[in-house]
Amino acid sequence: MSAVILPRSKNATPMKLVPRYERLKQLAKRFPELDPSAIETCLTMLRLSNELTSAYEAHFTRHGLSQGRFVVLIQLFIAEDSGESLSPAEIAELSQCTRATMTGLLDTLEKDGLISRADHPEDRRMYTVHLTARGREFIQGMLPDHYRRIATLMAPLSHAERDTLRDLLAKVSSGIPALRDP
Amino acid sequence: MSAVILPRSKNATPMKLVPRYERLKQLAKRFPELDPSAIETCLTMLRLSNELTSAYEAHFTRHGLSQGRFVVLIQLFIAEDSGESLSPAEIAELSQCTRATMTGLLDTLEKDGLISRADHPEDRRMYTVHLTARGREFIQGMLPDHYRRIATLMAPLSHAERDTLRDLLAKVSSGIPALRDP
DNA sequence: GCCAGATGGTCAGGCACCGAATCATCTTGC
DNA sequence: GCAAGATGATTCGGTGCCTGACCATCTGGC
Repeated sequence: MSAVILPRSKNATPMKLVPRYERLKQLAKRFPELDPSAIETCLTMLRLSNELTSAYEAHFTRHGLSQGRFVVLIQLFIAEDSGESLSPAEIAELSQCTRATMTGLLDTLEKDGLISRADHPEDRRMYTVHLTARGREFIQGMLPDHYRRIATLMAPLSHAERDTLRDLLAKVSSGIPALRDP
Repeated sequence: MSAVILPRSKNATPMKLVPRYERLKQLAKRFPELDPSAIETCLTMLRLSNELTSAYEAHFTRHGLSQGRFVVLIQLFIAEDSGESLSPAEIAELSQCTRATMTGLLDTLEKDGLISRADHPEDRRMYTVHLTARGREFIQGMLPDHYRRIATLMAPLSHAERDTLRDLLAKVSSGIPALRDP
């Protein structure tokens, strides 16, 4: 279970929101459960979340990919680098999507000639997935631009700030069960 | 243009990713553009982004809503609170979705009896949207749970940490054009 | 006044994902 | 060695959102 991969999320159903602090305080009078600083921070995150996801998608579109397709390619690229081969279920696990979704991704990647499916030597229920020569060239060709853009995206933050950010995000992450739970 | 609203994002196409630091350093030898700390931070954000979006959606599903439908209701709730009324295009603008999407959201909300459409007094191209009594009760009924959950989500962070987090997110936001641009 | 362009709502078509059901194959316990 | 259950891939139907094209209505300059 390695990975250098990407995201998941069903429908980025989202919408942006512009918190209005005085509005929140006004509403807080009627709803004592409302914590203005929590809402403001949460909304800021959701907004960035959507901006980032949509910019990411635009970036991949420029290369003729979607985020999902990119993740599959990079997973294969990394795995083959270590001489491993992957099954659809393994890629789905690494990419955090369902096997049903993976079937669809692989179908279009195969149609585009970027990957191929080969019989699994031991288990006839599965097969293994491989980059074609064209697929390998393709991903190698786009990685420099990809990495350069991410470096630029994060350039406004110092290394110390990046560390702090990851810490804070981890704390938010620890609170997420509160949203789903009961 | 007020707001206390929500997200947007076309396809939450995403997938989670588990950065493997040594893997990154290995790849960095082949791709000098790769900045491991930038990638790690970016992947952490994307992962949280997806977790958060999907937990948010699960939360709304429990109340029989989607994020989009919730945003419409809360916008109407806030607007009517100030005695204003909104047109579909205004709600779309506030919610950061297209007018076409708003048509669909309003259709289902109207079918569920939560909102109603009324002729616009001056412009026959448009109409105004209003919460029904049922719609108002409904949103009031769910807001305490909603606000309580967000407060719990953010509970792991102190107020100072929340301020820091918002600052850092704003810096990331400023780098986003690098993803889309050329 | 009147027509060109702006603006508002809708429709059709598409995309990316999911869950549940299905079918094939493997594995276990006996 | 053989059923019962586990596991893998696929298909089908559904959701939520998008873009682009459409028609209706309003507005401004002449």
